[in-house]
Amino acid sequence: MATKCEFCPLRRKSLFAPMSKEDVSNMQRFKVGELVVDPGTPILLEGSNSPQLYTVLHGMGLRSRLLSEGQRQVVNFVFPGDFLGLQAGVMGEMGHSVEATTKLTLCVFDRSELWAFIKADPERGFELAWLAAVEEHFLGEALTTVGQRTALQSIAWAFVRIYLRAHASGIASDGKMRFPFRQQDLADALGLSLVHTNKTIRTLKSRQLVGWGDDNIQIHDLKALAKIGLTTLETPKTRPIM
Amino acid sequence: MATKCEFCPLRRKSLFAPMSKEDVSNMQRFKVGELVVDPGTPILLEGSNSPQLYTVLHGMGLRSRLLSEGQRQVVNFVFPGDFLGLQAGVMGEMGHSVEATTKLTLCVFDRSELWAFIKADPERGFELAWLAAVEEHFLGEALTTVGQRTALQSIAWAFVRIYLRAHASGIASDGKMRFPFRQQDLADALGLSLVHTNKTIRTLKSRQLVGWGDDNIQIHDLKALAKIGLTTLETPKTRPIM
DNA sequence: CGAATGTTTGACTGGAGTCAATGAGGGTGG
DNA sequence: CCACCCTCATTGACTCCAGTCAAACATTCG
Repeated sequence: MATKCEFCPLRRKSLFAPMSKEDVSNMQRFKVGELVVDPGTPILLEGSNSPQLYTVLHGMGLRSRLLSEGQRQVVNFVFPGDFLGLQAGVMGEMGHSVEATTKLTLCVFDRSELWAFIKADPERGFELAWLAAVEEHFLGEALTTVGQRTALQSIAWAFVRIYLRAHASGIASDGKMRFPFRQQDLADALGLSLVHTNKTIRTLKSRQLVGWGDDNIQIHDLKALAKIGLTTLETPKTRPIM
Repeated sequence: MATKCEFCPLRRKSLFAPMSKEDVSNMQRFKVGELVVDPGTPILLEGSNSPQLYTVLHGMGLRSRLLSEGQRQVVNFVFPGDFLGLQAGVMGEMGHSVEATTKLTLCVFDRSELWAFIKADPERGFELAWLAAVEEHFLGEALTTVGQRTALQSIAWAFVRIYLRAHASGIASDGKMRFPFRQQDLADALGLSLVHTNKTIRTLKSRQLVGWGDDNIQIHDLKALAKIGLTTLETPKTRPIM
């Protein structure tokens, strides 16, 4: 039973820009169905050109790139509200792969309809650019982290960013959130080795700043983490949702 | 004497997507003037919301972010054809600063006209998203470099990417191009120290793969560099130009 | 000529990687 | 019900790539 855009539970969250009634009905026409995939399923492949685009309704995943020697770079964590396939939609080719980490529920759109969709409502073209810019903004910050922060700073930064993002999406409160990833995933996101990542997380745990286990994160002292991570507590900026 | 979009010398280069006559005249209406700035001039500031957007007609620059402890991450090198201020234009805030490295000639647009511009021609909204996606794509690759490649691989990767980009813009040939940056800039782009960057460049020079001095790069063996850098020789994908 | 900027070297240090082994659950097939 | 396996977290010992420090060069410029 597909969710109607009109009743989309995500759209109301503070993280997302409000949509007019017309936008919503336009969106609804563009939506061709809903897809549920199991954990571990690949959704989009680096270098490919998917015929479909997705918005994450529920669940979490990973965006990643592979290097010829087998190393993996996690480019971002996928949260509800994320739009998948934009690069393929506009450039014709994905720069990274996307896979499901939990069970994922996705709204499905046809890439071939994208152009008609935008023509019908030019504002959506603008918002597509907005979405891409949000991702670009994040990647610049991530690049700065991997390039300039120490391991301790990087991990503290990651906890802060992840928590604030989840909180703004309405899937975290009281410092508690679901985080169904492995230490290896965080290590690959920050360009650190698994062992060093583990020891660094341990340090933060022993200082009573965070807890992480059983797929859940518990932030005990967000402010202290932000200080260590050389970052701020500012809420993620509002973004459109497709 | 402002360049007419109709006669824009950049637009014809293979790197850029063709534009219809109508697109060009639309573009021309959007363009409010031309700006020439001296080397070292800041163009856009991280965190700010510029009232103007720019397309680089001529010259080179840097996109960078600063960390509270004084470290700098160079997010990308700015080449002719690059669009500056997109993040401010759609999200309302720049994620990085942009500064001129050489004398820069910029086409100037009013941010306040951006919306009217897109409404008049929805395809340009799509292309704005395309531009942002190109940048997102690059940043994912850069993140992978900084996170996963060794110093030698990173620097080889950078030379390959930079040369191919310049070549596709028509500002490089026979392995030779202008590159008016300091080793510190490359070090900050790759998350390496100046000293280590210097020694690593030295290694590549001694292997006769590349030359760099007097603001010029000479690629002697692109293929070998690509192999070391774990990357391919594929030409940058076509992108729109604003 | 002295000051400034950028490149190059050498010596030393240290943060993070690698290797390897042990724990700690969670399944599952006999 | 339990032995065995598999995945992931945790530790300790050791190594090494890259960072830091410091000084020498090379150019340019006022």
